[in-house]
Amino acid sequence: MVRTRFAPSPTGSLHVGNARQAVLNWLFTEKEGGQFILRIEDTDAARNVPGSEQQIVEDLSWLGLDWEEGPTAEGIDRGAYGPYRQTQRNELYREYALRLLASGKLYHCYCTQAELDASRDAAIARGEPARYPGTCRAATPEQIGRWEAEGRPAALRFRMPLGQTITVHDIVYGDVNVQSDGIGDFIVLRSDGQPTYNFAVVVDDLQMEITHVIRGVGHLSNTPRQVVLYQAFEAPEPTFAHVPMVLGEDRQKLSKRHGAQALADYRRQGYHPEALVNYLSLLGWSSPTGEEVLTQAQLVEQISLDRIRNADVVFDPAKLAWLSGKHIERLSLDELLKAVKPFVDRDRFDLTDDLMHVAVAATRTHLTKFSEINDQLAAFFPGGTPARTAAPDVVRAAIAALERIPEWSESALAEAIKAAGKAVNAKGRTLYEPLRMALTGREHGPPFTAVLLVQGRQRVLDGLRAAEQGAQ
RNA sequence: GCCCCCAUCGUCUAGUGGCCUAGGAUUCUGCGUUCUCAGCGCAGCGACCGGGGUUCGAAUCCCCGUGGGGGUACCA
Repeated sequence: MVRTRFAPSPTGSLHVGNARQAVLNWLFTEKEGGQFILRIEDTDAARNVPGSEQQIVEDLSWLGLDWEEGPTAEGIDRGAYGPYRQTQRNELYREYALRLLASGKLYHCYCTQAELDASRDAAIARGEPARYPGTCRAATPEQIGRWEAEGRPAALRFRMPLGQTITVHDIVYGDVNVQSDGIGDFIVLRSDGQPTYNFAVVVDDLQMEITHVIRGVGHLSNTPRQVVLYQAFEAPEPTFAHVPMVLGEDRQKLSKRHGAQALADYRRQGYHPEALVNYLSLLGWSSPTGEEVLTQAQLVEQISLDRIRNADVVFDPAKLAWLSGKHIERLSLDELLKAVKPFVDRDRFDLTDDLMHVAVAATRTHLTKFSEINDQLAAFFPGGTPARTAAPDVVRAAIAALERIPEWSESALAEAIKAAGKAVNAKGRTLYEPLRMALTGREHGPPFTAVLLVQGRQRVLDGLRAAEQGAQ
């Protein structure tokens, strides 16, 4: 059984880089028929932002990613491997650490921060790797006794095997080899009893029986430490797949100045969530068929970890917008209306459902995100230049034709306008432009009959008459 | 400092020694279709980081540079 996890820190809304990892994890798990787990890595109290967990849950739900185990929307854990917040798992870390201590894989370290800093600086000055010199590893019982007597707090350090080549087998990056001597003994449990990240993840992934670890490359450099911990526990390593970093347009790490990076921003702007999933999956991965517009179901079917590239990628908002438009286009009219509804500015556009239907149908290929509906609706109504026309004869003919129109329907309107044009020898541009101008004050807009339909008889005739008079 | 990773059009990518005078997508430009806009169709601009090897042959393999990134914490 494939078991994967997404383990964000609760520092606010998911950003697109994180979200991509969630997407890849979910897609892969779904394909394998496995179980996806949500775990909150909240051990850094200083960075935790209140309400983040709720936010993350909402973000994932919006994307349509669900999880078998982990905190739910109600904040309650679901699953048999909990708790799913690291701060609630301290007992477990302690227990696992004790196991390693007992087998001699760990030792107490009494070094102070100042001593650590000094030896580190000295090592760099000598051109050597900046690793722990092993002071306490080699300490005699007498020294240890002295430190204990001084009341120095002790951390637990991992006894790194010497002279070994540690290999991380990674699906995306291949085998990465590192010399154990370059790493040195690292802390596993701090002197205050808190676990360090590298220890906590291993314990968590082990205890939760995670089979595939899919996460950002940022973690690749630390993975050798984790590999060695798995070996110390005499447990099989999970399969690793590190995914390249997502950068801003300037090739710098995504940050505030890159505009929207929070997933919540895209939701608020009304991007199609499936487009986000689609775009995020395309960042570093490509379908074997070469297709790019893919539904969630198609992605699940086609995803494969070994087609993920290992070079960093730049997030391109333009392509996301294009994809969002593509996904919006494939929505049925009813679905689109429903999706667009919350974004409509009711104060400006108080349309009946029927008229909204007409308006949305006429502008669906214009939408790249749902919030743009208001710009589209605006083109149906007066605005811009004041009503007055340069072609009074056309306007007059239109008035005459529309006054006599049997019913205010699309086909009748189309016919009436054409007939009016014929009467004054106008068609195409010379016919529609003056009329559109008179009614909306714009050169461009939706199909003209849709404008007439949406504005309604009264408003159209009033508008045309005003334009005719303005011209005189 | 030391260790690790990366490098094809602006961007996302195809490409695993000959199929590559490097293909697709996006952006941009032009043309066509349409009352206009959007869309759609067609066309165009646009790339193998540099230098050495290996080979009959290299975007593809090796080495060295260069540039970028990550790690090196009692951060995650």
